[in-house]
Amino acid sequence: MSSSRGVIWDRPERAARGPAPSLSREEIAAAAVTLADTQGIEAVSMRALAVELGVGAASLYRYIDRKDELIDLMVDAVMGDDLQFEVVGDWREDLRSLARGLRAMTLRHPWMAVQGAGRRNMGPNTARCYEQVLSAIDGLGLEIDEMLVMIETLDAFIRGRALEEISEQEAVRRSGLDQEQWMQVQTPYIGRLIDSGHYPLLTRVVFDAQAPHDPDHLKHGFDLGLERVLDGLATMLPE
Amino acid sequence: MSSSRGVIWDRPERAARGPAPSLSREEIAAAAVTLADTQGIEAVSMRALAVELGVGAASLYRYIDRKDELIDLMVDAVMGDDLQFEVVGDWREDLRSLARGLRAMTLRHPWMAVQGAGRRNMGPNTARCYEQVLSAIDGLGLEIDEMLVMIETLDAFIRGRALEEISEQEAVRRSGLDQEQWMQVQTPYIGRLIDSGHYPLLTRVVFDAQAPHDPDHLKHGFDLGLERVLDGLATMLPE
DNA sequence: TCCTTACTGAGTACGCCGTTCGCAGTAATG
DNA sequence: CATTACTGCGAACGGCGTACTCAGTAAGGA
Repeated sequence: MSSSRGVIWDRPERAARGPAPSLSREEIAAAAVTLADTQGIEAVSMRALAVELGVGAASLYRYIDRKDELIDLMVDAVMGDDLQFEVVGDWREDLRSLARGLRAMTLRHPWMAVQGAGRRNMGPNTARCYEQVLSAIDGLGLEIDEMLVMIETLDAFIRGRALEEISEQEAVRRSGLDQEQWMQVQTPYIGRLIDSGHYPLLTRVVFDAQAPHDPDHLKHGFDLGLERVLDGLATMLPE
Repeated sequence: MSSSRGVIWDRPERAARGPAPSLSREEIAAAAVTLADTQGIEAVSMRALAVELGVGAASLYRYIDRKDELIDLMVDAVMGDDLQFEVVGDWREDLRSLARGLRAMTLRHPWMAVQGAGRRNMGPNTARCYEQVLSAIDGLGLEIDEMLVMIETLDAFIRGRALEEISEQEAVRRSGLDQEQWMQVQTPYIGRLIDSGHYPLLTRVVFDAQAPHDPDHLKHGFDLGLERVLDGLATMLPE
């Protein structure tokens, strides 16, 4: 089953014989990323993508074996083009920069939160980023296993946060309602929960919490949590 | 658009008039959860679920407005039936227990990592859990906003870890290959990366890291990271 | 009691989806 | 210049979410 011809990154982009392909992996990935960013990942169908590229749907299978590989291409393209962070030599500053860069990237490409998870199939750009991140915490006296724990922990926080931040706005988008209409649909139910009296702390969240009134509360929550995670990671360093 | 009749939890399960429904939300959710656990979330189609329940596919729309609501039902059912944790009064112990409970739950229901993200549509069981978790860190002298940061940070770590842990095994499952075959497909590419000499730290990960040889390395990585996150959260507490 | 009303179950159909097959056209190889 | 190995892609298959429609049924009000 699944007559795979190996990992896509190991297959040459251009065949030795025959006519030149009219598309490149880069073009395909770029078009798919644009589609996913503007219409949502579920709008990235082979047919829609083919229309966008001005080719027949079946033609795309000359470039990828299955849709999963298209996703791999998209993820790696974004990791190459849209992830910005600085490595200045201070581990904490560098990891903070990485975290903010990853969050910003994920907000620009919400589907990355899910599709970019796991090393699965580490494309060249992803590998380069990984290497760079490791270099940011190299030379601190940590074993490689400890370095992995550090990075995986930070990455889990970032991806988990991004997933939370995005899932609501995605739910709103999919429903076809705007934010306000959506809130109005939710309100009566939340009100009933509160009125039941069984949720005193949830009630405090609804009535007393300041955060929801701050338009930047997601960013602030991220930054606050990030510093706590960095505090925790700091305890791993020797002396 | 989207002629919603409100949140599903606000609609009565049984209508005032007419014949009794032959199914309950509970039955539907349970069947869908079983299907998702055994065949993967993508196998949960209205048709397949209807077959499982012995009804016609269109009949399910008497119980839910759209498939999204089925997912909401599934998530809340699992939150009610499969999440176990203890609250003994020590915040750190309680959050540790919660974290392990959430991880275990997510490993039993891998689709929960993604589908359970965001509060979106907080079902009754989810609300009860949320309340319980808040109670575990109530009375520590924290503002409600600080409590939210704590919980959201911990939850982000747990969900992010779960997503990473699961995404590889899901990729393997979807490919139809077993773990070993899958590794064999990946190996030549990873070898080429290493041989290029451009990835010295990745090379160290492949050759020097002990973790991958430990069958429990995912659990250990989780536990190690969890303690670091808890260390970080501890710095939020007064005095 | 019985008609009205409002529901339930579900067959059918529509327009999507990922993917395969087969075939005509084309460029490099020997 | 024949052979070979590719490219683009129309057509088709099976499966998807879901809207429509209609016969059957149970509770409410007369």
